[in-house]
Amino acid sequence: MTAFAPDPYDRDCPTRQLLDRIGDQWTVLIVGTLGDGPLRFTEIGKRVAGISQKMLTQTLRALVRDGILERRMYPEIPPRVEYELTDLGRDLAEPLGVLTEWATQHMDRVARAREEYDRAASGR
Amino acid sequence: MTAFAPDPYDRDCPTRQLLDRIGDQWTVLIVGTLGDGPLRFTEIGKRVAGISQKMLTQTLRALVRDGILERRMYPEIPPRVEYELTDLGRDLAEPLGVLTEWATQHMDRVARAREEYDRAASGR
DNA sequence: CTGCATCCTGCGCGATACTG
DNA sequence: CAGTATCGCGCAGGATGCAG
Repeated sequence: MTAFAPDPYDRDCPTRQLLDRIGDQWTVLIVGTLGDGPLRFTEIGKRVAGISQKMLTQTLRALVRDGILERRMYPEIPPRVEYELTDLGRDLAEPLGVLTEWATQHMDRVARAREEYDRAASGR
Repeated sequence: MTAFAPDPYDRDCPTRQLLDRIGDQWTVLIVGTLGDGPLRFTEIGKRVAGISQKMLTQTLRALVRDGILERRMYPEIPPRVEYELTDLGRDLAEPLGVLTEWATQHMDRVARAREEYDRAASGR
């Protein structure tokens, strides 16, 4: 029996769409970071080190568009903008948390598997 | 308190590595497909429609290297090769299943959020 | 501070052709 | 059938500069 969704082969199936979204790693990292609560633009950028300003802007906008994040703008001088998970976003954070937990628990095994594989391959 | 792993900002942290892996959607789709049991190379290609032979080969090799899949070769004429989830792979399939389930349940809300967002944006 | 526009480069990936 | 090898393009994404 199939462990997964109907046909992930249909370009329009939800699974595909979600994968496209979490495909860029930034989505997952940002959602994870915001699990603590709302954060300002710059603050997110500092937490998710390595992300370019362009990708940050881009990813944030996409997430707001998807209803995962809410953007709250305070028309002050200087302007302040905060991003926060919506209910939907918090809901998504949960399965993502399961995944990251899996990662932290098993990635050492993956690392060992890689070493072994590479050693075997080079030895040939 | 942080909902996620230590620092996803470290390029070497397990979370990052996993994300890189599931980043290419093919990984998730292939692991999902193999949840039913072992499959032949060509069979996987047919199930995961849209994947090029190159990406199929590439992804399969990467997954074998990571110890997620096992490659079983039968030296017959014509040659037959089967891929199967390892214990580790089956273990990964579970959290992935949770994610895809989330997708099937909530992607309609995402779709609506997008429409609304686009409508508001274009109306301006 | 929080963006948006532009330019530019690398390389991911598809297409194609060839082997055992 | 199950791959490897090679070429070529498209576009994701980094760097830089400007705006409100």
